[in-house]
Amino acid sequence: MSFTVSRDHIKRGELAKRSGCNLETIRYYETIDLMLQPKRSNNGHRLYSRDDQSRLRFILRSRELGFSIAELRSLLSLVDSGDYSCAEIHALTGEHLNSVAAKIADLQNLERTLKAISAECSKGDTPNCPIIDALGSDNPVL
Amino acid sequence: MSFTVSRDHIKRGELAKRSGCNLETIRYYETIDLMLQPKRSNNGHRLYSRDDQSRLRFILRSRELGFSIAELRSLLSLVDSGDYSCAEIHALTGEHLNSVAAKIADLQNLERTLKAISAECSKGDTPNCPIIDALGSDNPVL
DNA sequence: GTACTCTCTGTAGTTACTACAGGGGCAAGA
DNA sequence: TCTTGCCCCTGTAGTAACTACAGAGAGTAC
Repeated sequence: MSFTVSRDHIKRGELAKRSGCNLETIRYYETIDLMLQPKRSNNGHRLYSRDDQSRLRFILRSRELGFSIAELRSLLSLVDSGDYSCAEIHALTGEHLNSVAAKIADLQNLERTLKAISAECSKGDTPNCPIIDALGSDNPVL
Repeated sequence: MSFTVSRDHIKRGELAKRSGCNLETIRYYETIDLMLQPKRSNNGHRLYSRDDQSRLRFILRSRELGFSIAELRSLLSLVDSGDYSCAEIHALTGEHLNSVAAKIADLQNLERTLKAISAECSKGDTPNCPIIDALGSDNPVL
């Protein structure tokens, strides 16, 4: 049919393939208004422009870096408004970095405790297990 | 009414208060068969024995240590069977430790990348932001 | 003509809870 | 005696971020 459309606009399956994003996830991002409503072909199929493709890339990359959908929404609304400063973006990123650091610290604590509990264990054949004892105890030290 | 019951058995609200567990969570653990069906009073109220209380403690402690419900189910079914060896428990704990270590490594990678992206930023007033550029780029290095 | 592939829509399932609506029962106070 | 308040009961829905499936339509290949 129209060649300009087929050159610049791709359908959902193609976008999924190119971006590595799950097919359904693209539609999901649309329903929660992260992705904008794309053009439609005569038969109702979504047609994604190059801008749409960039936007999805931005979303996927941000998700990879652990930004939540809510954080991403803030990021995108700043970018969409066109009225943002580098300092604002830097601040959002900084907040996210703090939460990542906090998660790491939590998990490291957890790892230490698990190792300590595990080290108590003789790994023997007896049903008497210090790990089970530790899990059942009130004592939060072990 | 009966004094022995009220001495050894407590109701859900009291169990929640003592254990620090959310009231509804206790019922949830029952519906997914982590907690056993407790006795009931004449008017249908749940009555938790000391064993029930220990079991909840075990569950909560395991969750605190990051065991998933599925992992916890394995742990509990071993303990419930009465037929487990210390080595089996140790193995389950070891698997869990590995997954925790993997999560930490993932987050540390993520932290490194975020820091690198963030460091590029001048934090200025200009709308030209290297963080946004990095998020929109195909390049997985930054 | 029909088999295949792609797309569409709405809806349900995942994890581990948390919260709410609507109802019952029991005890204390007016 | 009534009512107020509290605890408990049940079933169901909402959370985050997807993922999957059912059922239907449309276009192409053989």
